[in-house]
Amino acid sequence: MPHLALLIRRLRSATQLGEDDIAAVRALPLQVKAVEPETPIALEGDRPHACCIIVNGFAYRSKLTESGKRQILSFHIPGDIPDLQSLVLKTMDHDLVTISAATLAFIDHADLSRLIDTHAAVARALWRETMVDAAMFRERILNLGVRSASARMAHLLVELRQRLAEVGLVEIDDKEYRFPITQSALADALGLSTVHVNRVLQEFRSQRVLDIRKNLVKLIDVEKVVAAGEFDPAYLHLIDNSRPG
Amino acid sequence: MPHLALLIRRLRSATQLGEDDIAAVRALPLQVKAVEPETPIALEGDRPHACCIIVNGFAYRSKLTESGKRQILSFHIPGDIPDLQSLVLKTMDHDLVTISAATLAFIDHADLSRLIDTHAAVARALWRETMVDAAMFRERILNLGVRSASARMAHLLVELRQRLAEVGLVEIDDKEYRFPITQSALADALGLSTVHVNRVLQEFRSQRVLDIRKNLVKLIDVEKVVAAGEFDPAYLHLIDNSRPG
DNA sequence: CGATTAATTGAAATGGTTCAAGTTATGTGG
DNA sequence: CCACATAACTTGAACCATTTCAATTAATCG
Repeated sequence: MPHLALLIRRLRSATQLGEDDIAAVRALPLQVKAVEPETPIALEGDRPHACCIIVNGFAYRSKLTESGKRQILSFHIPGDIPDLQSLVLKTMDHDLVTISAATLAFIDHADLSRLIDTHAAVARALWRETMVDAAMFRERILNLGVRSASARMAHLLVELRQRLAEVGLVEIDDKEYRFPITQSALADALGLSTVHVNRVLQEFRSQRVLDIRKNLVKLIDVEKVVAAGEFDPAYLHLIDNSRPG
Repeated sequence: MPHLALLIRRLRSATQLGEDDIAAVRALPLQVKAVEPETPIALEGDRPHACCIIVNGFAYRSKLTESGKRQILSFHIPGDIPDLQSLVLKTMDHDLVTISAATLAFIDHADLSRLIDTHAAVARALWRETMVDAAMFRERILNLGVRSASARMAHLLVELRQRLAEVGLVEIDDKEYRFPITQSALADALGLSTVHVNRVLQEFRSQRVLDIRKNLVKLIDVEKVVAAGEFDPAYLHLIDNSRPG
């Protein structure tokens, strides 16, 4: 599979791209790299000269507090460009790190800039990506601000399944998916302690709602998980632009 | 003062805009409207046909939970385009409401689209706005996920002062600023109960760190507030692009 | 001036944390 | 492939930051 296949698929599903746009994206010079788990792609304060597309594997964005606590801001899956912002904002305001072993494709800022300047539709599509990114952050704020520990966990796990489905990495009504997350990472993403994550998880397990075992997330009773997380995919804006403005 | 003065000031401070770009922005047809406090500008599910620039007054973005709880996602000040996303994502995934009486300038999506298509630098500047927006959401996630009630409050209040200073609405080292926020709104923004906001506020007051009274936010001891909120303005990317990429 | 909204208070309850230990996996070098 | 080291997960008990409930007081406004 070509390295940019998932990205292109996502961009096309959301915006109208002409054949020349697609061709220009495909023609981007890539530097492909295989990396270990827990490899920092870019760290807070860095000024990267390239953006990274996740071809294979997973990554997370995180921020550290002065007192050393880590907040995981988002998880990223194949097809994502998690550091697109470095093209425009120059300095990283958070860390980007792989979770699993991963294949990354780097596009030089210069090349990406040129593409954007010459292909307005691509620029628009990438702007849209940034906006969906922001929308997911907003939902995460809602999660942390008003929802209980169990609701947060359920929400996050359904969102991940939804996003994996979007790029075709799970069937849309598959109940389980592979995702290499530890309870401690989950805790840092949900703003909870590992101990509590463990207990919430046990409760879900015993109620036969969901389970996480060895990198395998099982939504045993999808309806219950969706309900527990109050999950409504509207904020992912999956089909938005298919309707006229 | 022209309606777009603050917006243009912000865009220029961050990106290189040519005279023709500025002129094109200034030439945008505006529909200016004065509105009451608590006026919904756009609600979740709406498909607006215009974007709104805050000329005067304040607004907030919020999201409701199924169980009726409100999370305030962000506050907005003059010069902001808080619903820029409606141009690209079409459907609102949250509410946008004025706090105070406000003056709003609406730009039709069609006009804005045309501007973007013809002026790449403006497109880039607006993309940048979206990215800073996302960066502020990330910081809010950090706030809600790892910081204590008092740290959250301090952080939010310093951020607001910083942003007001950025558009020249307060002097950079002014200790106080007008902002019409109730304790209950503050609670919804910070993911706390009103009762607790009240108590945290009293503690700050008695320690002579900060105070909020009648729409006037006083950072009595700015250093202490900054320290309490672990505030580092890097995420606002104020001067980022002045350095070479 | 009465009515509504915002701020304040106290007491009891709780969701989640912390600490400290133990157990189960996972991976690695010999 | 076993033995050991390390990371991940699990458990119990005490604690505490924050919530909830239910009033009361203070502002604001027509």
